[in-house]
Amino acid sequence: MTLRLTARVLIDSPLPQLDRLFDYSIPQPLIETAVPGVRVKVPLRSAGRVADGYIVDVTAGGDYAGTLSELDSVVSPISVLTPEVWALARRAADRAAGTASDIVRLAVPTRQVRVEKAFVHATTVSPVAPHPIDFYGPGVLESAVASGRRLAIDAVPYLTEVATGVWVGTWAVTLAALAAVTLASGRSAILAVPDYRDQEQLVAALTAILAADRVVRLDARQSNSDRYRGFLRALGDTPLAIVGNRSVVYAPAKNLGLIAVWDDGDPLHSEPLSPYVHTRDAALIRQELQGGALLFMAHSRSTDVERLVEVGYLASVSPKPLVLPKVIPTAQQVADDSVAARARIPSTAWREAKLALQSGPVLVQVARPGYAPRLACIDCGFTSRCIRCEGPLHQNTARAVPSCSWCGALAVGWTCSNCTGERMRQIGNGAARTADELGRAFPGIKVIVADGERPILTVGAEPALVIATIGAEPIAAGGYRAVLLLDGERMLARESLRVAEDCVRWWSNAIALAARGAPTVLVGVGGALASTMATWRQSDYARSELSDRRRLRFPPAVRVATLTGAVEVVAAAVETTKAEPLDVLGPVDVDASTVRTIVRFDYAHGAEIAATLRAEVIQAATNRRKTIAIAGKRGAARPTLKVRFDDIEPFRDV
DNA sequence: AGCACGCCGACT
DNA sequence: GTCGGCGTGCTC
Repeated sequence: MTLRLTARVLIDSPLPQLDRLFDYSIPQPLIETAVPGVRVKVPLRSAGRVADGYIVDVTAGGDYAGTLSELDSVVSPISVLTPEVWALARRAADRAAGTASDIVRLAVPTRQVRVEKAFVHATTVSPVAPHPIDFYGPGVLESAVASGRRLAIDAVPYLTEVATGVWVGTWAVTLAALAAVTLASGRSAILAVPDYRDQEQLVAALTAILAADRVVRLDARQSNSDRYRGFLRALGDTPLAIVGNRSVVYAPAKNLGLIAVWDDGDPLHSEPLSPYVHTRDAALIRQELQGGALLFMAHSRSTDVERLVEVGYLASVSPKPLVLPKVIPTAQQVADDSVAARARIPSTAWREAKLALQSGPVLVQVARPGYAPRLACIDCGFTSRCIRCEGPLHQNTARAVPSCSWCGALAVGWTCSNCTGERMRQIGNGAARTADELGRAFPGIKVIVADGERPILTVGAEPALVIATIGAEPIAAGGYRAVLLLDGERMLARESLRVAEDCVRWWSNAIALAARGAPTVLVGVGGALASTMATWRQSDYARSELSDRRRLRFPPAVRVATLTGAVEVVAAAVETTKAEPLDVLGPVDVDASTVRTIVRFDYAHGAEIAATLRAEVIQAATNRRKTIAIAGKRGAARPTLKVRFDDIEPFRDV
């Protein structure tokens, strides 16, 4: 018997030059267990050196001319890398000029032997009753999911109380009901949300509709064992609703009927690890490969989704009839009441808040946490900076010693770097200062502060002033009786390509926490943004924003790739890439030995440019010769070329 | 990344 | 005559 089977193995390594399949012969004792998807250990380059990897295919022949090494061992009999996820990882990595194993590392949690041994797949599962979906016309979303359509859905902007008595955004109920429809048809649903607050709402909505054995969480915050247990459940045959943050798009669902992404404009959907694949892009690829329905749902439309709508890839769906929150834009005006004036609240907002506080909680959204986000010298007015690192100073509470926003050092013995002043003045209002001032303006009312450091998920229905920073707004039982968006002007003053888009998203998400019919006062914002909010037409705004970006050739109207590395490595990569039509921006210096160049091109050329750049990355990683000459005698630095696609960070200052 | 292969200076 | 230095290249 000389029937030798060959295992094609993906090596678990971030090295671009190892990002291809290696063939190994399967020794007789491993014939049974060496199947596609299992983790294996393989010899690499020399005996004794073993690498981890995954079998992605088992074939009779093989195209490798040399003699094959044998698999060292099969780590676990479970096929953790499914064919669907492997295909997705390959495609996503190729599109981003990255390595597939970097994606697989996000997709497959580390093995937990104890969890694996203790794990048994459920033999019986709870039935799923489809849940009716309101607001979008009878059967509209249900049939879209059943027929595997791709949609951009405007969410319903208020809260709903689910059967368990928990208040959640209506969006969560809609998504949960769509998951139930999918599960009832015998397929799984993947639901990706940006943060844990969203995840809590969605899980609450899901568990109110589905039995607990039909819902799985899969996210980075879980302990390794919890994550691996959830992963093994997702790997089973039972149709499940799989909920998590960005990496959940890589969950091992075999029979996938739905991928839904909530609030794709939230930057938390952008993967910070190489190859930096956005949830939205991973979802798009996966749906293309594996079928099923694809939904992007949000209160405000991202320019990225708007582009997909305009090219006809996604169909736009809104609630029917339209649900319009009551939004009142007001210019920044001095209030007639002096206490309110000190609390920098316009009279309209003051009146609405006062009235609303008679019946329930009022949300006040502010831009910055802490007390004073900035300090300045009393004598010369210069911004106060850290005496150690020149970082800006801020103050967390009214009486706190100012500290550095960069290095954290307390500003003890501070003197002004411009004059010789020794005293500082507080500039601007953080959440804590706003809370102080509003507390004085509304005596007797309970004041609650919610920010990144003191997260509060929910508040009750009783009157209270809830001061929250962006994205940290608690959910109020029954919804807020009024919402004040205080720092609009300051939020818009940030320098970023997406400021306006972000502001619309921040405001929309806060407005959606109001009770039905409760007023929102948007302070200090006028023009197109104010009317967008007042008319609740975020998709119109996204359309005009996208058309501006198209005119300027900014993302997402075009794609960009950021190339970072040594001057000549970057220059060589740009030169090769010029075979495709593109504009070159830069290079600019990042530090003494590193430059950054941005290339800008149309979507149609993305695949070729990614392939070219990937070859350049491998070239740079393999050619050690050049840089050692550059680095001199020490010769430690490697000539790496870093490539990142569709990063808008460099467009911050436009 | 690692690790072996390969072509030039000081050593029993 | 070799031992070993690190530059160079490859990994089934």
